[in-house]
Amino acid sequence: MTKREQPVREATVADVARAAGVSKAQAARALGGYGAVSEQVLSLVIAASEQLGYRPNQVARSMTTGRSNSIGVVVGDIENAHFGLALRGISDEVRDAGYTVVLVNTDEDLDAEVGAVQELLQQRVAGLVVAPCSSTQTAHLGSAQERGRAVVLFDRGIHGLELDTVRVDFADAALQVGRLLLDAGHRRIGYVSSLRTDGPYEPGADLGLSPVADRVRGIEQAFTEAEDEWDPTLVQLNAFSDDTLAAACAELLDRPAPATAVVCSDSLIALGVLGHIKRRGLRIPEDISVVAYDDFPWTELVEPPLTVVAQPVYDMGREAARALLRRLGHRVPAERLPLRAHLVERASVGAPSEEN
Amino acid sequence: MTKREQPVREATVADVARAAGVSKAQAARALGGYGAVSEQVLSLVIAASEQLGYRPNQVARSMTTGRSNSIGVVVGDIENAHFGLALRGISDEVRDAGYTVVLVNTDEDLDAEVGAVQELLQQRVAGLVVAPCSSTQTAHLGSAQERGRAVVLFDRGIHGLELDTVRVDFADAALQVGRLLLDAGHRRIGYVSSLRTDGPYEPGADLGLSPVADRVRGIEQAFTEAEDEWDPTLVQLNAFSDDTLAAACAELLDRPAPATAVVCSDSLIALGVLGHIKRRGLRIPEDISVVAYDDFPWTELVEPPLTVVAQPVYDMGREAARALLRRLGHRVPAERLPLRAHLVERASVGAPSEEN
DNA sequence: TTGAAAGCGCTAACAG
DNA sequence: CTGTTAGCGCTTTCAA
Repeated sequence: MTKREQPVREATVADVARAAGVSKAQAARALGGYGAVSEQVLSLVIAASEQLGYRPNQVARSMTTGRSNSIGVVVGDIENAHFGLALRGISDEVRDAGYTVVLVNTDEDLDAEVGAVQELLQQRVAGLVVAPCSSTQTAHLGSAQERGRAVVLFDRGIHGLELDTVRVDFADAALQVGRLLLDAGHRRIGYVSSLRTDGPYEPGADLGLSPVADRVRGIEQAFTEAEDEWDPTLVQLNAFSDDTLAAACAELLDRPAPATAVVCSDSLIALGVLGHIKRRGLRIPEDISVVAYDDFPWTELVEPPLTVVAQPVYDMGREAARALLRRLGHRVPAERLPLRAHLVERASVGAPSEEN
Repeated sequence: MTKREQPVREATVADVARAAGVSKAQAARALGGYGAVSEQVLSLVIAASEQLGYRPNQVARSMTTGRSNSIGVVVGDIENAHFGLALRGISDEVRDAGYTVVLVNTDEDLDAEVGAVQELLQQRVAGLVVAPCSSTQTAHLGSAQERGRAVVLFDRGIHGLELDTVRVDFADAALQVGRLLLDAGHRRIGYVSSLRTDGPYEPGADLGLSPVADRVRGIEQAFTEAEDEWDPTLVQLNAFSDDTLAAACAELLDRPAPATAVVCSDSLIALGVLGHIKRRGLRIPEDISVVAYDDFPWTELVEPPLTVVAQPVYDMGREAARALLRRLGHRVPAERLPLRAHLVERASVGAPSEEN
């Protein structure tokens, strides 16, 4: 029985060097693949390392280099398939470059986001991909960049901050959504989003560089084209929980002249809205039309199949990762993945009901 | 202009100590909250650290302590809402204990899993939560444990390996599923799972300590109760991709006596199966009955609403995290979260069609 | 191409 | 309660 029951000390560079009969520095160079090493030393070291089962201690490596081989990903809600899929894209893309992903969920809470970035920085992640929950409170992101960590924004951009941003331009798609609905005869079009804002929506309000801004603007533009105006009270933001979403639905439907169509800003919202509609016994599209953003498999399986705006979420994740890798000095394909949104017409849009 | 343009050196313990006029050790103790420090020194140090904006370097800390403040989570497919939700549970639970989550996706590939565990170990994660993709090839998990890292298994257990395992017992629920279908008059019940095996299913095959094993056994048991036998060719495993899933569906439906009911082992499978059924123009439940595992919101919104087996995925994640935290010496509630699966009858099960 | 030696920032003995 | 002193395992000057 040995003196100490410590869990089998791992082999270190020093151990390998000793076993190979070379200096620690040479062993480290051979193992790490940097610096100049002779054939002979190389094979000696390789042999010794295999024999000892040497595995580099990443923490020690990070300690000296000042950065780890992981990147931080900060999102508002992993439960949302949108982020799940994006995460997959990011993860797939950085793996090849040897990075691992540290994930933090913020519940779309700014303080949590600030804390997460802080923590990740203390962990010395090489870079960050963040889907910021605010488009105004962004000091923490700027400072991360200043502290020498690459930062890439996902989905939502930020005015006046020079950060790579990966997002789809929804101007076109949103305009199409607006026209589709308007052409079908709708005038009372509801819009529901989880985007947090300080107050209710007002026409021309600055929604930041968010997809929501694009989408709202597109509908507004369609109204303008039709020489009509969109009632701003039909834009329901801050629907980030079951309760707030329920409130938004009530706001839209329990009014003298209820919305005849509703646009759901993401698939989670859509799920909630559909539930509400079902519980109220409303039929789609006879009683109410629905359009949702994000084309996930289930949207085609509900009855009726949903008309949606598809976006290449997985590729967006990959592109975000590539942007980050570029910043980190890795070689990645120069050409960007085409990130386009497009309307997929199915069967959830119809004419407003007679009685309206 | 300064000599070097290095990105603002971060304040260190030494800096704080100097500013506070105390020794490095004292400053470290005050900052780290360990050891004995006088009130006076404490406030001096706190003041200095705030003044300098000191942030502990987690890497250095990990370097000395031998473990980081992050845990590794290894899953087969984050895209699967099942893991997405579990991840959320894990993440929420460990956050309070000060841990961060390093996520690795393996695509249900054993080599990838082995590599992931290796990498995570090199990163000195404090512990691991893994949903193993094989119930036999598990040397890497055992060795991780031996190397002093806590390992908790998720969903799938492993025979003969003493590892904490968090999983739901499906015996009851599966039996109920079998009875439900048998009572409705079905005899040709298909079962589709992504579980990888070396060959086709054979009665009594060892599916390991996996939920799939429970679920198949439950149906078998129901058959036994009914003094009947389940055709093993109706159990389709290895449906882990679009192609393999399509093949499984074809196998079930393109036979002289096609399955009249199909049980989907998870929500991803269900999505695929539903798509196939729809494409074939089959009606549910008139032409074919469907039962799925995992009760995600969309299952209630399809037409007809799906009869499912619900399982507390989020809580399973939390429980896995708690098990890990216990191993790591943290205080967590002693009582376990109740992890029970239950059948939710909706409208996707009916009698087999006449012609069958 | 090689080796010696100096840290990276922190924690942890060990003395006082 | 406090300070001194070693490292942790790796990378990286700097000379040879």
